[in-house]
Amino acid sequence: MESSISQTEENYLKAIYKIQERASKPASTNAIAAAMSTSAASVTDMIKRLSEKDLVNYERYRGVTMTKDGQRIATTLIRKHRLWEVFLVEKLDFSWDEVHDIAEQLEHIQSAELIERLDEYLEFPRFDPHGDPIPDADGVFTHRKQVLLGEMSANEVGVIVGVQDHTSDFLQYLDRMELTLGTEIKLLEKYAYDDSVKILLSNDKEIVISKKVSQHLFIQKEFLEK
Amino acid sequence: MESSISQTEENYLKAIYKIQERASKPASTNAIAAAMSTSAASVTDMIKRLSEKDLVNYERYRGVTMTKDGQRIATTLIRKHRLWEVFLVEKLDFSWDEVHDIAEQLEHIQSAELIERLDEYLEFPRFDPHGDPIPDADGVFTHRKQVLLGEMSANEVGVIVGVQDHTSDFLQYLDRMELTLGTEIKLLEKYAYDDSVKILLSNDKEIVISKKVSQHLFIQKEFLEK
DNA sequence: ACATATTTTTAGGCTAATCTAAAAATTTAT
DNA sequence: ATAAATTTTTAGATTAGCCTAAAAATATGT
Ligand SMILES: [Mn+2]
Ligand SMILES: [Mn+2]
Ligand SMILES: [Mn+2]
Ligand SMILES: [Mn+2]
Repeated sequence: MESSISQTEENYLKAIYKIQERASKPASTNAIAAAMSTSAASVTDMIKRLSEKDLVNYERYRGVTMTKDGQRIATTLIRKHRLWEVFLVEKLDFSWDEVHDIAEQLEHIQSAELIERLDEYLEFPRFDPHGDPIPDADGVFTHRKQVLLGEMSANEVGVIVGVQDHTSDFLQYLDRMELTLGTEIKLLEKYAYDDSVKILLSNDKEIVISKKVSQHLFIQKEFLEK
Repeated sequence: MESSISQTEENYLKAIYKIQERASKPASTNAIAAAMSTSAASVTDMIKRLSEKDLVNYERYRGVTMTKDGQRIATTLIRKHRLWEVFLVEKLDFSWDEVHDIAEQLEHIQSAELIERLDEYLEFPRFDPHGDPIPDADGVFTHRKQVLLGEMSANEVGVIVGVQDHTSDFLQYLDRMELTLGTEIKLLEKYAYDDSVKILLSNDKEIVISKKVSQHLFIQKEFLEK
């Protein structure tokens, strides 16, 4: 049995999973094609193959949803991707903007034992270098209460815990601004004119960031107990 | 340029390299087919493609030799394979009989930066867990003076530094006999009847091993200076 | 409601990598 | 030196994954 699954199929499943993650309706052919940078025709082709293997549910013109088996493969892939990213950053000293492409390859290495040992070696990290949760071996994600910086009000404080945009440009911008994960911030003022915001950093510097940036930073609010 | 090379092509190049390594004549179609567990027809096909890309020199019915470019790819692959094996054993605690198949996949990860950082992280190992030399970034192997245990004479002493056979069966046998790399041995007696040999281990145990085993163990002889 | 725009599927083709069977070349043995 | 055995190549198919162009289905706008 086991009808072995190709790297390409794995990548499609991950893409479909991520599309479904936020839109709660079936993933459209076009959405998948965009995510995979391929043609709609190729997607239709692949969907049929995945459907044949019972990894997705497919109805012509109605889009696809994932089966339990398909979801399992997708979350395992995400788990592997994010654990490898932690390895690259923590052990090999790569910076957070350099690891995605390498992890994109490493996630396809086939060995359950390998990934469990890697997890242990990394001391069971719950989040990757971008603040994204690492699912456990059963595919369960740690849920964390977080808001976009853009959604906070004046005088609220919190810690940067994640990014919404994974491009090198954005991550390098954050490095230069010292807005890395773990940084404590206080929102000082919101400017209605262009929705930019002024924030206070723990080193007492005050900086203004654009609306665009504020909508790509996840903050965990800090409360009194702390 | 760069005409990107597939994993399959990489595996062929490595196989051809290893065949050429010991036979100093061109690698035959059949030898390659055996190494790759594929048909001779498929090999002819692939050879033509590799020849087209100037990675091998090919003449119909005359076998193949490797070009500089092909050799470079092969030694880089061997370098990556062996470094990953060191990682798996040293960092993730795999045993030496479990790492080959995983390294067989990891060797295809594309990132020069990754492999140089891995090398550094592992503190520039010169040999892999099986005692095989790890070529440097320029494809140069460390040469070590070694002989097969079967070729030693009575009363000679030495250290086990490598294995000729990489099967799990053999490696597990060595573990059970405490004949792991680094073990000091003294050859006590050779039995002409079946070419088995009696050796003395550093823990003062004396064991007899078969001709087959003695022909698969590399020993670095120890001399007076030590 | 019906014309237009958009999305999705189908049709037909391409390449890489594989296979089996048959033909051709080379090597070995008498 | 010729026949027999072996090796290698060619021929013809297959499958996964991709493409473009055309057709079909669905969604949108007035
Ligand atoms: Mn991938
Ligand atoms: Mn990440
Ligand atoms: Mn390989
Ligand atoms: Mn090895």
